[in-house]
Amino acid sequence: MERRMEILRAIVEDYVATNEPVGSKVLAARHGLSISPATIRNEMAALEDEGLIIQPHTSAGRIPTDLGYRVFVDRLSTVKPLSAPERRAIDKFLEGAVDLDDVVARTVRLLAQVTHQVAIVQYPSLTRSAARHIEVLALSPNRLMLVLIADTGRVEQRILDLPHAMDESELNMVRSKLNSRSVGKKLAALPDLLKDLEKDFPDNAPTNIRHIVAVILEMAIEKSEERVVVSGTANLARHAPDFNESVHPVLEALEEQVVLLRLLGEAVDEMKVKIGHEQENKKLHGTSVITTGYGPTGDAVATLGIIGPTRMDYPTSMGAVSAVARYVSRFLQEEI
Amino acid sequence: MERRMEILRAIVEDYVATNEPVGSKVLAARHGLSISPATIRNEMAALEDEGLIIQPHTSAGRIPTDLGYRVFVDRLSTVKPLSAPERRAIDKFLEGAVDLDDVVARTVRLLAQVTHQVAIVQYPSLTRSAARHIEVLALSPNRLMLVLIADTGRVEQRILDLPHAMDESELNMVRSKLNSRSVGKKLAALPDLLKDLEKDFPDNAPTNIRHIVAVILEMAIEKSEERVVVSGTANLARHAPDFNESVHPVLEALEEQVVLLRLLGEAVDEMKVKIGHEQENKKLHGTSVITTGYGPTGDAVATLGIIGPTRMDYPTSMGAVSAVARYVSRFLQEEI
DNA sequence: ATTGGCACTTAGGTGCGGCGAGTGCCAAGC
DNA sequence: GCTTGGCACTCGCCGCACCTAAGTGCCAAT
Repeated sequence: MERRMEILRAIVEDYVATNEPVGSKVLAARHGLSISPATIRNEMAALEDEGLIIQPHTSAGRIPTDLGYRVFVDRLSTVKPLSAPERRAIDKFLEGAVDLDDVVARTVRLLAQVTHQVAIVQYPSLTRSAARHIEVLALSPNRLMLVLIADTGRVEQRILDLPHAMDESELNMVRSKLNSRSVGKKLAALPDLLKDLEKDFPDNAPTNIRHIVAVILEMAIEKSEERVVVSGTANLARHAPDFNESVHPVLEALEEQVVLLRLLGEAVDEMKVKIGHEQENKKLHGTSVITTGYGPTGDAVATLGIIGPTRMDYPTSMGAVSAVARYVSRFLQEEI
Repeated sequence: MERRMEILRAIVEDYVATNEPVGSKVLAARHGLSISPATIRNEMAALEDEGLIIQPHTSAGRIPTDLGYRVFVDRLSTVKPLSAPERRAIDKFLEGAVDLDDVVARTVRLLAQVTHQVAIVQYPSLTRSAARHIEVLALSPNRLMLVLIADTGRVEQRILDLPHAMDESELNMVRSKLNSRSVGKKLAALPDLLKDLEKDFPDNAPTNIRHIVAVILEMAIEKSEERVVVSGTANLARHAPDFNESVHPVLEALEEQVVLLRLLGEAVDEMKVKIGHEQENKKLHGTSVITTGYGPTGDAVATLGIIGPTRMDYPTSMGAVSAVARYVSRFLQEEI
């Protein structure tokens, strides 16, 4: 039984390396297995019965099925660590980043470059962040600009037309009350924290205040778009001879924010691997996704990952995803 | 001579519609040209001598060369206007946008959808904008956050560690002086406007002030990245049977910010068309680019456009690009 | 100048045979 | 009882020959 798993591992590794169905003969030769091709054939037949490998046509070798990759991945005890040059490259890539946009943009390009796959990085989620500051600016007496700054460095802004004009002193009061109630608190708690803010104000102001609070809640919760960036789509091409069937649907899927967000899922710390048909989205049945959470504080405020062909080098890719997540988390903690 | 140009036009239109080399027979039949195939053959031979069309192999019809497309485009007097449903779709697409990020994101998706090509939209350039507000926030006594808001709605922020601690009153003074000098002025003028700001302060502050000014200038000028977003890469696939040669290099090129910015060029009002080999970038020799400027004030603060195969429907695409630029300009003017 | 006719070129499809890779099964061996 | 060598069998793939369809260039006639 253990030997059979060794053979599965060998098949996966060989197939990933060569992109050709692997037969019993080369398997016996290339790997140090001290058994004959005939024995391997018997084991292969068993593996095929179990649904772990399949032969594309009668006169070809075997390739792993999605289930085969799954078993392979589950049996991995360690992911492959990055090489020293790779680690240096990561440092160098991130070190000049000036703000959150920059960090995210660099991270996604970095991840694509290191893994040679398509990289996906989600911005730190607003609802999981805390408020750092809320700024209220008068563009004109009836027009405000609201700026919400989260502790992850993320900044949201909105323009707002007021029903009544507002003078400078009112504005200052609103600003200071907003901040004293919110700063340091989770954005998810804002609805409660700001619920009865208008009570702090004299009778003539509440309409304006209600408008302002509504817009802030909109920014923080309702319309807080979960932003996602993608890079390295060119890598889809690299290993795809058959184009229109395999690459086009994936490109299509990657265009849709909704799909991407579902792909990344809820931000959790552990690394997750979804292989081929394990994914709901039919367009992605030929691909696998590796994701993990990241965040400055240690617990995940967002997710990043890669998507590539099911035939990918899982140990190396998983190592890279995990390493990049660690690096960017640390960087966010120190710098932003 | 005029007839010859008519034939060129017919060849381009037919080839764009069918994606097949067009021969003299179908040309005589399909278009209302009241001349025989033989005559058309003579004219075609002339067009080939002029380098406007070419035959892929001896027994095939003719297809336009880059130069042929160029002549075709230059002879266009009018671009094709959008259909009523298309115009309604644009309105609907843009109307819910809440901030600049949102407008840009929606615009690029809109443009990709309308043209069925790859869309590229540049964020309003900072150096062409004016300052709307500069905010200075204390994160701790030694750590500031600077926020620069441009009149195009664009927001840049930076974290800054101060050499000396700074108290609330100093902070307020810095903020008000920064704003009184900058607001409403072009960001490009900031270096002059803020040059001797430290003179307004008592002797003990200048180091801090110099740091702050330096970071603001960095945001506004030096490191003001020109941001670009891309959408619709899946459309590259749609019409490409030969994949690895034609699509991969384009995807690669689209990954590089530098390439994209060069593609869009300086923001100018007129529409520009670059066809195939007219582009410097070798990876894009199989594609054409249509760009035009846009901006809330009427003069262009940024560029948007599309990139697609040289074999594209130029009149329709040019109409769409121009229309979307007009719509988004108007939207920016009204809303943000 | 235009046109019909005709010989010429070539891409692409089809049918055929041989080759090679790999398998499953069976009988012999440790 | 597991392992192994041998062998017949199955297909996919490649190269070849052949044919057809499409389109051209050129020439002579109008």
